[in-house]
Amino acid sequence: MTAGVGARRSVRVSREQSISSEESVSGASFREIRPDRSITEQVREAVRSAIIDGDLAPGALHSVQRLADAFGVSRTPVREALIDLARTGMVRFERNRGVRILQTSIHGLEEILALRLLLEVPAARRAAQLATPPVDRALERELMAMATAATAGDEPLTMRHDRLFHRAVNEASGNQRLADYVDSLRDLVVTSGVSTAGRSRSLEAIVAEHEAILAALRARDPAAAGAAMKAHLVSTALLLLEQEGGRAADAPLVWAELVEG
Amino acid sequence: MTAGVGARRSVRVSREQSISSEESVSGASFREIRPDRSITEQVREAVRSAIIDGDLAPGALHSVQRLADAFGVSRTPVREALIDLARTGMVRFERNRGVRILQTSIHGLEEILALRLLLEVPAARRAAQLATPPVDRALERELMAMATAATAGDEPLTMRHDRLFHRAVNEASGNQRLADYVDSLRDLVVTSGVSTAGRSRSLEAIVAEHEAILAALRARDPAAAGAAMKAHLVSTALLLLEQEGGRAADAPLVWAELVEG
DNA sequence: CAGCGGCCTGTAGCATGTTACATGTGATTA
DNA sequence: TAATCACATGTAACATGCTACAGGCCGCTG
Repeated sequence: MTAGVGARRSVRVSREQSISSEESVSGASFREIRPDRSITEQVREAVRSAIIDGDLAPGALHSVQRLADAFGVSRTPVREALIDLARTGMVRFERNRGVRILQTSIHGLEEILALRLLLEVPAARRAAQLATPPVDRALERELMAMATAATAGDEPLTMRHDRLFHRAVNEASGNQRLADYVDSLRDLVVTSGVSTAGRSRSLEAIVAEHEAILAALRARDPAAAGAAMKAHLVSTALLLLEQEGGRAADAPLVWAELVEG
Repeated sequence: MTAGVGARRSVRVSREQSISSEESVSGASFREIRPDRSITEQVREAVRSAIIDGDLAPGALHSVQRLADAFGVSRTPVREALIDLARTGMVRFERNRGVRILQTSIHGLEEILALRLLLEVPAARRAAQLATPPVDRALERELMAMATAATAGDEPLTMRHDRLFHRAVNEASGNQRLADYVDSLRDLVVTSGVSTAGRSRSLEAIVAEHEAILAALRARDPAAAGAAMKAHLVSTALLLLEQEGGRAADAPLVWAELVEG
């Protein structure tokens, strides 16, 4: 126990006892029952959520010890969780200094958006070939929840359902690994700071783009599904890059030309 | 820059193995000098190589303690290295039982090959747009080394240069993250057990396919580069699936139709 | 006043101790 | 013989101890 107990708690990750208590994540079905998730897993998800939600600011330097104290566990599971996150690029260990919360650079953002284009557009086409009524219904549910959240101006909730919608589409393609990887890519993009200007309008525009995707999937029209997904991702890319870098870099557009002829 | 800091233990694998032996290291420098890599990193690379080369058999169950003893280090860096490998899917922790070396299933293989198609074909097209003479020369070097190894019947060495060739192409696309991910996907596919029957012939066929890719890149012909890469990956997919599953699953072919129109 | 150099604190990295549990084994019993 | 169960063994998961080092602080020196 190092001194400085009174150090201000810059990490207000969650309630003190949240680790040992059950998380009641609202909404979607659990893919697997994990009654006794390991502490490491719980810490990993907590830190991941904290970064995504902006509770852990990009660029900030933390220590395993302080994070462990905040969670009420020892250093080991925290370190192991961070190793996991470091591999995906969300954090970086700096020897004898701490753990840096990483901010995806403009170039990194371009790379990520290009990867999403390359993967999700074909996945949407494939999903249109494989979709079944249950898949339709699941997508409809997510889209409705997204629309409700968007009209309410609840941006985090909208983004959460946006994520679940994309995951459902990607899983419907039959390639689970693709879905997982795309999901991990999304962790690297900070979405919490979306510009306040014209926020509700862009949120509703996003919902409209998803409606187009769903319509194409329901019609079992691969070409339309791919086109709709491509349009959506390009739109998203432009929005993010404009917001992040002032001037939009056009790298993702170049990649967009490479996908789907 | 005091070099010998304290006791720097050497990581030694039980099987004497010249993983990173310096054949043909000439010219191509390492991307980064790491004079004092951490023990965890060294163990991770050693285990990764051991799995790829088949020294750690798929399906086998090991313990962190025994691996640590074999490497002459404590359990901690071994465990941390394995956590890293577990995230990529090479191993899996089984509570109170050990660490399982995973064998990629047929379905998993299909997923991986589909991902490679979706990523590497556009990457080849993009690389054809961006390639420069130095890139040409690097690819030529790898291809020559690959051809030499193939005619000598040295399959592991051939595969090593095959990997470097693909990495060079993918990096030439300008998307480093794409290159890294494809590289990690390759770790999951056991290549060491390629069928002995007609081995040299298929090795030379592979070299020919790479020659086509290189020719298209040198000609700065994106369409041809994409087509050549696609043909090569489809060929590889058929070879691997036939070998692995007896009957070839056609899932990657379905995905192949989705890429590049 | 400015430059400098040693001390002090906090940290990651690594080693080791502790705990709960899954599984095999062999004695015990019907 | 066959089924059962207490126990020994080995393990991951977690907690804690230890060490070298990076970087700031502060007094010292010119």
